[in-house]
Amino acid sequence: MRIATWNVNGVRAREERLLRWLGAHGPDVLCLQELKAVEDQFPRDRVVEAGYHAVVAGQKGFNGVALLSRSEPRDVRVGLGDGEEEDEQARLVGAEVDGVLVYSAYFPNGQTVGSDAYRYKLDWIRRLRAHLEARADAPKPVVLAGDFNVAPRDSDVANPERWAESVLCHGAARDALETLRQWGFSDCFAKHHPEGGVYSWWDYQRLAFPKNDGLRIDHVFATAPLFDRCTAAWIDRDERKGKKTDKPSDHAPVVAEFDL
DNA sequence: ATGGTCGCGCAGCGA
Repeated sequence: MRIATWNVNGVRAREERLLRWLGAHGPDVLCLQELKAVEDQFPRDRVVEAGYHAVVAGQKGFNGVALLSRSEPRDVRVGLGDGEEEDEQARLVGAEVDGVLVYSAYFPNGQTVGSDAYRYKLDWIRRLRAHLEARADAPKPVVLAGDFNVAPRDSDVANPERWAESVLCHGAARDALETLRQWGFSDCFAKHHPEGGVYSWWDYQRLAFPKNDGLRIDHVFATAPLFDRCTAAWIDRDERKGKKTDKPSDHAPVVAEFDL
């Protein structure tokens, strides 16, 4: 079972690349983030034609997540749904696919350390764990995939000193992610690349991609029985390549393979 | 050169 995640940074701007990537890599599940579109603007017909079901949680202009799957998704859930105040931002969709509860998550960026947005980020991560405690009944396997907007280790950052006080690397964000992880997840990519030095996001500015000045902030987390069956994981760096006219996303897809 | 790049949507914000 191949599960992938990709922040497309605008699904309408990335429609051709999305369809091409589905055809070339044939994932069983593809989690998408930053659709920047409402559900009616999602290219559902072409995705269905490519052989996929699509659960879409859209939002006008910002955020937006989707879960694409070859098998029919069951037990669909949208949003944190934790009984606290409703999160008005479209950042989470989950469903059971082939017996695995898969989530597509777009964690808040947080803008700058100390801002309201940063507090929202930390609280959102805490609430995601609360959601899992309420809605993910163990021992059913769970995969949490998406743009986490956190680089867990310094080795996941090309220039860790420069990014140390950024919202992607700051201690409070890393601590929040670690608390979430301890609910029962392990990092599938890190399992197969413990040394780090591989990235999933590069800024459009300052020639970040040609200089490989990136961070690994997109992740596939899995619970224990599934994690043990994760046989490979990789980042499709080629998808980030291309001239301006080729319109790459600023994120590359992250893929994890499971022996099921 | 006190900027630089995207997407969305049509000014300026979020990333």
